[in-house]
Amino acid sequence: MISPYGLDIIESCLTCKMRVDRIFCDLPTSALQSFETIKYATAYPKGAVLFVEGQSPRGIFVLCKGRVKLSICATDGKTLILKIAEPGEVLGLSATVSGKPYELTAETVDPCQVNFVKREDFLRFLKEHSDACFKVAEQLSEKYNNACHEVRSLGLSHSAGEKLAKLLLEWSSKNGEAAKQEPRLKLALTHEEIAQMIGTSRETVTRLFADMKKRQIVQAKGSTLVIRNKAALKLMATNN
Amino acid sequence: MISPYGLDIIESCLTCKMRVDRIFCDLPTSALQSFETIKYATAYPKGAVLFVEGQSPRGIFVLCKGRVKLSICATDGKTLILKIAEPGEVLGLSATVSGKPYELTAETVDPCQVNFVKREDFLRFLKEHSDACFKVAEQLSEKYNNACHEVRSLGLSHSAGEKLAKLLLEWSSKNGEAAKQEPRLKLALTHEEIAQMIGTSRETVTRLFADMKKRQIVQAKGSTLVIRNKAALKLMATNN
DNA sequence: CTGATAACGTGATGCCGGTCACACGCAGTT
DNA sequence: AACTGCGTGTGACCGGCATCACGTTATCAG
Repeated sequence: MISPYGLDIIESCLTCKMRVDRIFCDLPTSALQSFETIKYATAYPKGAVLFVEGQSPRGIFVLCKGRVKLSICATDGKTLILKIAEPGEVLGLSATVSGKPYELTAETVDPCQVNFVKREDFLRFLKEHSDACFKVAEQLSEKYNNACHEVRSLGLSHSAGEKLAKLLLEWSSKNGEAAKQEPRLKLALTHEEIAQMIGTSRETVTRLFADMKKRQIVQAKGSTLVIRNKAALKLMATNN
Repeated sequence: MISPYGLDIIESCLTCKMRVDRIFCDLPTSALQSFETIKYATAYPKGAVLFVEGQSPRGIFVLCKGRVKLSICATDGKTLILKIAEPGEVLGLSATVSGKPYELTAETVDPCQVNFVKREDFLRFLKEHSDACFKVAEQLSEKYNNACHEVRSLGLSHSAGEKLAKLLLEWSSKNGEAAKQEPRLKLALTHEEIAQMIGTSRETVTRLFADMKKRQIVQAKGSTLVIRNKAALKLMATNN
């Protein structure tokens, strides 16, 4: 087994541990075996670009290890980060299904393992395995749902503080810290990147953090952030 | 044949003229016949609400006649109109597939004919007709694509003028007026509604129109708008 | 025709937040 | 240690646009 970029490659989807709760989960073994024959297990270093918005779709990328930044960017270079994809996600799915250009750019932020499937192979696979096709429809619904939330937050939440508060709450609910009184979360992103996630400027993010610290809502411990006043944060997220 | 709300009801999907280029187009006749048995042809007056965001999904609504406003709204009443759906579109699809709540609200703006299909019936239909399932995946991709464009316009286009220009160009490209030197388009929406489409205030829309008229970019002829300087409008749409 | 109601037009005001500018701390490098 | 790059903190400025307020047209029922 090769291990480029310090990765331990997951060889087979049949034995992959995360498959129970992910995309190609409860598919019949025959479908999974068929999938094995068309996928290319590949590894990427940090900072690699899987695809760029506007490219015509080459196929899907199933993320197995590492994180991938999904973003769109304007002609003037302004960038909006839509999400940081985690293992289990299928990238480039909608473009591959519809044949239209990729609608966003995917770039690794860690060394990643990815299973790539060529468009023609994938479409044939879908035609032959109707249960997989239904799974894909579910996945796409999920993605659409997320996009709607993004639209809501961009279009209706006016203040930047509101969006930042929402983002922090969302993050804290991922690491199983949701229930805790004072959830902690690692800030793996720079202020610049956080700004790009909520569509504001770096300076504004810095100022918002300073303000929240002053008001005892959060507290920094090195690169981890402690939410000291969850109620106040929720208020920020809904209110002004 | 009944004709409520002044509608001539389309009785069967098998003979519907628009089916060639729409969702349940080149499906085998067997699938279409099966669809016939589970759909409920219904009529709605203007202003009827098909579903509200947050409701758990009852099923899909295939729009046959009339237009439907799709919107999301904030707790404070602020509303964002995502699009005005036209005949041929399938509404509530993603929620019905995923089982999650409807992510937006659908309200008729004209008297409408709608084919409703209950969720259980529809899911069964998809399991039994894999080609329909693939169609659904394509539809969802399309919707996801649109949502991405919406995100781009909300997140990256900063000025309100830019968004209005984009909207006008988009509208003019629908009525086959795209190629013309001076495209015309009917403004079927109030300034208030236009404002809700681009996430700004009514007054700003009024002011922008006034400005564009002063600069000879557009011209109002009653309720139709003539684009006199398409180049300038495109500049507005990309630039500042 | 006429009153009511909705839509439109337009000024005044204020604030959020984008942008510019610069200083500071903190790696890693040579 | 000095240099370099990158991320962060902070002040100053100011422009776009939301908001309020009010006047002026449309639209339509009766």
